[in-house]
Amino acid sequence: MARATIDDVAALAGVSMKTVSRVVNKEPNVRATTREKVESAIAELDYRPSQSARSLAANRSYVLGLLYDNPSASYVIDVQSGALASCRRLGYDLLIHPCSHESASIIEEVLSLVRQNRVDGLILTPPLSDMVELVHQLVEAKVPVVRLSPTEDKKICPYVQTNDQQAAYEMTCRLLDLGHTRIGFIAGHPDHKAVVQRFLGYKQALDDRAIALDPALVEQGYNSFDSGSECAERLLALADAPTAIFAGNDDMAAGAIIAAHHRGISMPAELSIAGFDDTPVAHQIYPSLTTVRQPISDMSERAVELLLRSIDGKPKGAEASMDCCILERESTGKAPSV
Amino acid sequence: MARATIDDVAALAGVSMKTVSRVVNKEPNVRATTREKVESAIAELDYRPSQSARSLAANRSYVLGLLYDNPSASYVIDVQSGALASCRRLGYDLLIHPCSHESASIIEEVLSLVRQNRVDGLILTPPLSDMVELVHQLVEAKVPVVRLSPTEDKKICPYVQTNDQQAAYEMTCRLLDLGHTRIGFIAGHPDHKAVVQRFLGYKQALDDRAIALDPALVEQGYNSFDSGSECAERLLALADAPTAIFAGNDDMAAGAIIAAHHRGISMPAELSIAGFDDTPVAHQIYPSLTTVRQPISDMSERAVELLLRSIDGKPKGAEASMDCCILERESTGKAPSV
DNA sequence: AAACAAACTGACAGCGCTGTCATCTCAATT
DNA sequence: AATTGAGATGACAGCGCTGTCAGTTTGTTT
Repeated sequence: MARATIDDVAALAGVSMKTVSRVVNKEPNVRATTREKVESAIAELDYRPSQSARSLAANRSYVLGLLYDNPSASYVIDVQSGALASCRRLGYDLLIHPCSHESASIIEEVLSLVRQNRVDGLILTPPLSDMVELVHQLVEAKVPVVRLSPTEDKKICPYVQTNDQQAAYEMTCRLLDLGHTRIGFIAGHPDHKAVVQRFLGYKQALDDRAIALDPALVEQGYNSFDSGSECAERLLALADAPTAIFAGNDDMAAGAIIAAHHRGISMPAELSIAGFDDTPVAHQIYPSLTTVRQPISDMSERAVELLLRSIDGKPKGAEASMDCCILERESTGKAPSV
Repeated sequence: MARATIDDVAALAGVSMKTVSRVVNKEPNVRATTREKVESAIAELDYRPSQSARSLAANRSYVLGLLYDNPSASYVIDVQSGALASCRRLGYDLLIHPCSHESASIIEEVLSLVRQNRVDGLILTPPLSDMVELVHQLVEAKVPVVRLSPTEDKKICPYVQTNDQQAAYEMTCRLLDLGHTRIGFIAGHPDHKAVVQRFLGYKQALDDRAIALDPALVEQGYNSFDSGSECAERLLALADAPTAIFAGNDDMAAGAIIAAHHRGISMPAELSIAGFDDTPVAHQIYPSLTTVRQPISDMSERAVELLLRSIDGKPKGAEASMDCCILERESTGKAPSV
């Protein structure tokens, strides 16, 4: 027995195909009694609309694309789960599309997704969302896009951001309050705008407390565990080593903790370490990591809502800001000499 | 300027629509010169076939579904990346579908995906792949399925597995070779068949070396970091505590390491710990974790190939087995008294 | 050179929906 | 009772492809 089509339902309910379509799509202007007839016919035949047929007829795929190029599994999973939550609620599917932001053909690759009618819109996550050229080309091609990034060009497309700079500022202040004056910073990947903002927060806090930024205390990392470990190595080898290290993300902070372990430094007694992101590793290491939690899945959930609004032609320029919160764990404590 | 359709290409190339379709789908029986004409017309018009139109006409979505219910981000990401690699190569898209294996309506939910023509086939990962009822219903509904699980019913549908039992056996032997005789085991979630097999490997190794299995040394965990930490707590509180702990997965092993840290036990000098999976945390903790690496993304890559073969009506009952390898890191060493 | 098979190509009818627009219904108004 | 118009419904033409099958060309055989 073949699957029921919209015609079967229409015949059984004694209405036209179009009315069934109205009911299925929750369109207005259907009499309540008619709606019920149709609904019971749908139930009786166990009818499910064919996704491909509606896509073709309506000229939209009911699929959103999630683009990312991020080595952190937990970040990606969080983004996915938020986006999926919205998608399910709103009747959309989600196509995940990891890709390399360094690939020369990335713009072509992404446009191709849209040109084939595979997706109705795109969510860009860092660092892709920070690629000006990519965003511009997509906007120009009239592809609905939402960015998960802080932004200056507020008008160009909807976006969702967190106040990374503010959170990093607060974290730095906490370390200062604990008596640390020499606080090392392991900076994240320069292409990743949100991570760069964390450095600005650190700088600003030092500035506000009238502590000169010692360039020797700032190391350039690349978001990875290994880079964090190498940077910490250098910081700890300094004659006048820092008593606290603030890393631009948790992976690098975890690397710093390992480097300290290997030097036999006890934490937090001799050294405090703070991270950013609250990835799972943050509470799986010893000592557990003081860090900043971002509402990643809330952000992507919101991003999908903005994206659908944009697809449905609602006002552009929508935006959303969300707050981070600091999680104090075992890895931070009073400065040694205090 | 609207997007080019297959008719535009046909007109420009001076052939019929159908011939363009043949070229696009790489069907045989097209003369080389014709193919070239068509290809250059495609290039000139920058033509991309509409996914929805081909889905409707061909009655397949060119999308596969990946079902999972696994709290480990790194596992999920690995599975995704392998599956995506195959999908891209073979012209398919991948729909990710996290779901709860404890949900009462899961079968309904999954069947609905297929009934709507959203996916042409499904990849089931543990623990969903171990749900006999679910698998049976899908097979009965003639849904192409591949399981990422060890299996007894070899005939029922294609599957890809690893030799978890063998790897756990070997790991246990290594610990025995290091002089450990009291080896604790933290068992994984009983619903997760592959993890259960690891326990069998442990038992078998003890058996082969004529060491009686002490039930006090076996704790029941649930795959999570916290459960591992609690189990280790109990093992280490034993009057006659083990000198080594083998956990059914890395998260639990990481929990065990933290528990040991909190007791001030030094590893590996006083206690060896081994895990299974080689998740990122394995080399981000201190001491870094001796574990077993599974070719997860290779497995899911292979699974997609088997699935497409099954969709295309090729011989059923296909299977694939892949090997694990042991990674010796800092967390294991000689037994203390040796 | 005729006969035949194999390779190649095209005409056409849908696939199962949605958008458009015309039509119909019926309560509210005059 | 006639008029009106918003609300409710339906007829119909595609959306852009693929499958089927018939027709045409080419190469091979005797």
